[in-house]
Amino acid sequence: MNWQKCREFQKKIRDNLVLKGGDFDYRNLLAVDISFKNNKAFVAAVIYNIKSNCVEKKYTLIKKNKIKYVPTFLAFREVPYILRIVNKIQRNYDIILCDGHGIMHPYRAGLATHLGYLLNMPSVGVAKSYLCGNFDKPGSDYFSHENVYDDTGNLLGYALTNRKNTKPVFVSPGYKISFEKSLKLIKLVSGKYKVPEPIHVADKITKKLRDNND
DNA sequence: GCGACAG
DNA sequence: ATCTTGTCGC
Repeated sequence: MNWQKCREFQKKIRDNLVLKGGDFDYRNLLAVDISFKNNKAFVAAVIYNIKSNCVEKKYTLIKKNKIKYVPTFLAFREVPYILRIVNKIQRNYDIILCDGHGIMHPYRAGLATHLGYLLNMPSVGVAKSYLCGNFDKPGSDYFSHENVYDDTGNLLGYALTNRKNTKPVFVSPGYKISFEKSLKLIKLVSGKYKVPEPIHVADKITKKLRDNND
């Protein structure tokens, strides 16, 4: 991997961000996640109905993996597999939900943003842990949240308590959606675990795939 | 030089 | 992410 070139691409994404849109008549969402083991990538995509909070369809894919994880370059490891599985799926969804940051990234080019940019469609990122930004610790109540800012005071997203007595998750717009709509959407598909229901489902699928493979 | 660093 | 036991809170 040429990380210099990758960084340049992230800067290109940053300079072409679209943080507007996200009309709220969404019907379906696509959640994607990947597990890794023995140089293999176990990929899952879930079509989730936002209105009824139901999983409509599940897709899986297993591919060889040679790409290593390097901090701030997660998208370059995961996007190739996500694109492969996305190309197998009928485009009957309005937005993509990723297990990773959106613009809450040193170059505003986290996984969700990177993917939304390439597919030219709305996306939102939800990460389980911190990457960058300044914020006050949110309260322990369900849906309690605090803004996350960069060093110059620009809003990056939110630290959201999505489950009581648990570390917050980090919500940020990916592409073609506003901050407010991003947060609203995540609350809508919150579910009962730390990560939003669609991601939780996708994660379980990838781990089952992984464990049934060896 | 030092520390931080999604999955 | 993966590896892995006990343990705390609802």
